[in-house]
Amino acid sequence: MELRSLRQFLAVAEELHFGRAAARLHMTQPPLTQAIQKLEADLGVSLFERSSRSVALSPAGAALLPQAEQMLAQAQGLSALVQAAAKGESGRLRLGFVSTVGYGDFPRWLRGFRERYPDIALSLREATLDVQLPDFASGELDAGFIIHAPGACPPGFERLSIASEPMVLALSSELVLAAQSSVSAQQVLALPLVIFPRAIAPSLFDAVLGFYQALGESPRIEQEAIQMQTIVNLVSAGIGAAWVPASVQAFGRAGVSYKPVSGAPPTCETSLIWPRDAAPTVRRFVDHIAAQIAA
Amino acid sequence: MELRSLRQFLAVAEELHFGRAAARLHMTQPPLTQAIQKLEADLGVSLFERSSRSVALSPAGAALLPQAEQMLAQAQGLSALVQAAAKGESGRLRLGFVSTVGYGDFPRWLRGFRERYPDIALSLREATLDVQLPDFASGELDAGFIIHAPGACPPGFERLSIASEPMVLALSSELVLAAQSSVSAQQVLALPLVIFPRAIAPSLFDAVLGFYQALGESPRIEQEAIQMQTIVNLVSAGIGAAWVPASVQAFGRAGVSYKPVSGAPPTCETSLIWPRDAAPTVRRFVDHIAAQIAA
DNA sequence: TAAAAATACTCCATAGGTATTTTAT
DNA sequence: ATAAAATACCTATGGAGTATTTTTA
Repeated sequence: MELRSLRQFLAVAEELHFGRAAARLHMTQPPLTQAIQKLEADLGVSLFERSSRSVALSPAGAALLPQAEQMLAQAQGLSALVQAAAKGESGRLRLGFVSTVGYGDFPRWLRGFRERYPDIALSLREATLDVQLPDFASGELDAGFIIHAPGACPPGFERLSIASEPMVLALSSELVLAAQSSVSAQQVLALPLVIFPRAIAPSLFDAVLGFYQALGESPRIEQEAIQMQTIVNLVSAGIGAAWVPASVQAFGRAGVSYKPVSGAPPTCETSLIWPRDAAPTVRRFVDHIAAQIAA
Repeated sequence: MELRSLRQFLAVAEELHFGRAAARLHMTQPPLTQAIQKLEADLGVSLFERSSRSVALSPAGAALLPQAEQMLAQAQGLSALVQAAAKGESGRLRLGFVSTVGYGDFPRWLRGFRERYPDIALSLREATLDVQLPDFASGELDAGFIIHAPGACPPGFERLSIASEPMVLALSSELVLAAQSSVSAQQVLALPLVIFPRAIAPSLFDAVLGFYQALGESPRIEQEAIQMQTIVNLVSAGIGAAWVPASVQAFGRAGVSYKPVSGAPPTCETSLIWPRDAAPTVRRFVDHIAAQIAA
């Protein structure tokens, strides 16, 4: 069974005349007759009822006609389909993201991307970098938003910086410090910390650690927690203070005050990362996000 | 675009190895490599990312894979599909029928046919013979149930007799005749008639007419009507009496009495008719009905 | 260096062309 | 008598084979 046969069948079925059908196929009548005979033999049925004066579809031919039309149309569309896929205009994109990016412009960017590339199926997964990396390795993830120490980038990945910002101190509103407009480095040293485990985001952890080391001190880690939401809740409960990206202030929380720290507070960077050999859908996404940032 | 190319693509996509794919296709590796190159050129994309050590699907290839699978499966199924159509086990069947057959075994037969041939799409149209004939001529009808004078058959049609029965007289229950168990021919002559127009069913009309002519008389036609239901309603309203097939008694009507007529009352026959060159679905239907009658 | 894909060429199967015959209106 | 499908036979394109080279893990 070849599509050529179906094209020939379709021409004859529509013209109901071997001569005209052959002309339409840019061939002559005898080989067309033979081709149809061969198709009939292949399928084990007669497709036309013919006399020397007329050609009509047989019941089998009538059954084949819509199928042939459909298959030929599908074949026709294949080229456009695969080219769209090659250009990254269709396919799928599996995104990882850390919880904090969910609050900024990210949702709006996603919506814009969906509208511009409706044939790309998006799937989202909230995950920290340490969870994303194995997923990248096993090919289950195409790109991810992460928060990390400035300039860092996992090996084998490319990176697009979304935002770079100082970290601020989140502390319980009940502390006297909360009345000040800012906090000094010395005051920070005295506060017990709620912080994400080093295993989760080593570069960011080290950036915070660096702040203390620059002052010849070590942080007093009271509690470890992973989700930003959890950390803020623990701060609210008075367990300790926490370094958080300045943008986290935007989604406040009753009982928590955010204070800039004077001197040289640690900074962090939000980036989109993707494997160096990523598929074109990923490039489309990166380009789209880059354009959004520029705008 | 030929299915051969898709088969080759599918083999490589599944094996991810040109050598093994070639073996599966019962060919050697070099022409397969060339065939894939040609397919890629046709589609204007690269379908595989290959090195001398590994073959992987490109995004375009990933997009093509499900399409190729679907088209090849469809091509696979074509043979069975058209053979079923050729044997009359799939397709469509457009049936005409006169209202009276709707009351007998006809609905049960139809249900049985539907169950046995679920791939034949049935469509039904209630129509008298004079309406059915042009539909047959224009190819809009495949077979029809009609009531006609015994033995008659339109030219170019084949016929399967369903039932042959005498006609009985339907008359208003208020007439004194209605008290008798039967009516004599002489008594019939006096009654005004409600009858279908000759144009609708000439053979049947003539059969009724023959009853009167055999007695040297003519019927007194009070009113013409087409639908059997209408005729019975008019009888009930006292407009006149009517000759109806004996089977019509089964669906009675308040105010109407059915009486056998002594002597030689007109008879009528219910038949299934179909054009002599009918499609196999029609043969299936005829055979099915014939088997039902025999049972 | 070895496994696998890519090239270079050769061949033949078959799609298609030309000439003619058959058939049915 | 004629239009159109079928048959017979021929040609040549391109799909597949064999031998070899190139590539990279």
